[in-house]
Amino acid sequence: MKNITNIPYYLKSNDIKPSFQRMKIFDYLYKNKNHPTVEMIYKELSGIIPTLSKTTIYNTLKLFVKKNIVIIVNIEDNETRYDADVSTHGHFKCIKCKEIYDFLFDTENLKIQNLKGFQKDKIDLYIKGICKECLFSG
Amino acid sequence: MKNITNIPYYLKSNDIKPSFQRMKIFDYLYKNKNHPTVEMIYKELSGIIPTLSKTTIYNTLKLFVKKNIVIIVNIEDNETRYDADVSTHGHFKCIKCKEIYDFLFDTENLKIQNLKGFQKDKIDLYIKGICKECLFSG
DNA sequence: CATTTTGTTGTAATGATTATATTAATGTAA
DNA sequence: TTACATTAATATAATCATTACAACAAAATG
Ligand SMILES: [Mn+2]
Ligand SMILES: [Mn+2]
Ligand SMILES: [Zn+2]
Ligand SMILES: [Zn+2]
Repeated sequence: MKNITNIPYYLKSNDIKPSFQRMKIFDYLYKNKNHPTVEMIYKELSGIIPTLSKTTIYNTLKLFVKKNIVIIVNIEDNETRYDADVSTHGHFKCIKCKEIYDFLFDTENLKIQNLKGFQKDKIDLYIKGICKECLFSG
Repeated sequence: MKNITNIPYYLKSNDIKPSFQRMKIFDYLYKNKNHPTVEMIYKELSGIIPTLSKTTIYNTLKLFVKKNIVIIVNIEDNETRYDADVSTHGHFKCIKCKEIYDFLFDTENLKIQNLKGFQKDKIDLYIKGICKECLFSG
């Protein structure tokens, strides 16, 4: 994924005013590539910013998604996760250790039938199974 | 998708006791290939079965998913949809008309990197964009 | 038949998300 | 600078989907 050295500048260049909270939330997403939930972000950042509210996290993430600097990872139907890596990539979730792995796939050679003449804007590929670690250990 | 002529038999052969409610819910899913939400099923069937409760629909769908005769379609993060077609296929959602289309794709030639040695059990491919109809009309 | 198991339902609880209203911070025109 | 307007952050309350639980009904068992 893209290397971002200056978060306030990155936000500004995407038409987002870089408030303290917004910078911290983006920083968390960028540093931790763990596809966190709102709850995880809240748990972590409320230690640093005691006044931070979940509403602000929801507002901020909604804004980030609208401005295309964050994507929603919807691999599980009961939890919404977020990802600062907006490049096209897939997500694998291990049903044993619950870890989410990124992977790359070839969109060019993806053979799709029945969608001739359709405009394809966004493609999400989710795979579930058991990761290499868990296959060996368990 | 598979042609099912005898729903009670199909349920029985999948280790599900074919109660009236279960048969009606499966029948709805099988006849309407519209990937309905619980709400849609409830609206439709409560006209036929006035005593039907949403809890029963939730229970029934959870059972169907467990027994692998129904899959969850999770293309939108704020609504869970259900599909009686359990064969491997992808889902396209038109952002204009909101319609969900099925499509086929070639899993064999799907080039995936970074997942060597991972056991892949379930693959979900979601595409969003604008359908052919909406491209022409609008 | 009596007893146990399974299925259905209504109500209440939970938990994630959103709406609303208030307050704080920032920007800008005199 | 002050005064006013805009944007951001917050707390609280509301909503909505889903689940838990308990009561009741149906069916299976023997
Ligand atoms: Mn990712
Ligand atoms: Mn389908
Ligand atoms: Zn694992
Ligand atoms: Zn359309």
